[in-house]
Amino acid sequence: MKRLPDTELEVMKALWATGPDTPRALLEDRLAPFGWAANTINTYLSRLADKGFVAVRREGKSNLYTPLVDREDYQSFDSRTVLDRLYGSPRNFVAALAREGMSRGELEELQALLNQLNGGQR
Amino acid sequence: MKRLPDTELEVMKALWATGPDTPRALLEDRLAPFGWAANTINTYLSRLADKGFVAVRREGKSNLYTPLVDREDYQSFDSRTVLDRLYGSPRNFVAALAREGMSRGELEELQALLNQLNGGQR
DNA sequence: GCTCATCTACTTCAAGTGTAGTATAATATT
DNA sequence: AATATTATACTACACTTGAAGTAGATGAGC
Repeated sequence: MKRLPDTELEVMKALWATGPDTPRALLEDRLAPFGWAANTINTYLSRLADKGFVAVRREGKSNLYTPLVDREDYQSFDSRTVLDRLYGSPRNFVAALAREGMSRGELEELQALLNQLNGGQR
Repeated sequence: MKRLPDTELEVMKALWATGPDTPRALLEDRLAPFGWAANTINTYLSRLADKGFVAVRREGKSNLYTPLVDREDYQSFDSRTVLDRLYGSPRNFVAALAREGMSRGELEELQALLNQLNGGQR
């Protein structure tokens, strides 16, 4: 797997949220805040297709794009990449976050997850 | 602050490890494994200087580069960026890591950190 | 002081990214 | 059917990144 550039990742996030969808619907429903031209979305979708992240199918008048990589799988891959690039360990990553400031809610969520992960394994 | 590309980050990591240093020493001591030409390191250092990540000073025959951004500060910034880009919360990031597999040691380190963070705050 | 080895500053160049324009094909409208 | 709209495929173009080459300055050795 390969890390995606920011813009392509935004398009993937939109697709993960909606499921298979057309460029126009994506633009109007999820990507409007970026203010991109319609053609811009198309370019990103083509690049994602070239990279094997989405499949294209003709659906009547327009193209329908389907994600081929799960969000979870991409996140798992990406999270390890992040550690290798700069942090070395999950601990160091979370320590960096903590320095920047984690909200009480974030801390509790994380604590709960950790308890679950530890519980399940022992 | 701005995210650095991979190669420039590798040079920063070397500089963080050694402290102020010359291109040649960096190449020989820390960056040898990359197999870069001497000039390549120089290019990356110049770019880091342009971006304000390092300061340059003439030290006799060669340049001495000093990191201007701490490793900790960069990590804090970067870790938040990572969450915003794809995960939304620390919990989701760690969950992604867990799916990919965390070693027992990583889990324990993280658990210990979490206990400490929670303990200190209540 | 002249020559040789270094080093740096500047240039180069291909691939990747951000962003869209143009031309053309397909569809809908009158 | 002629025209207007829409979508797509292809092209464009500036900027960034990965990687290094060249030319000229600077210091080291004889």
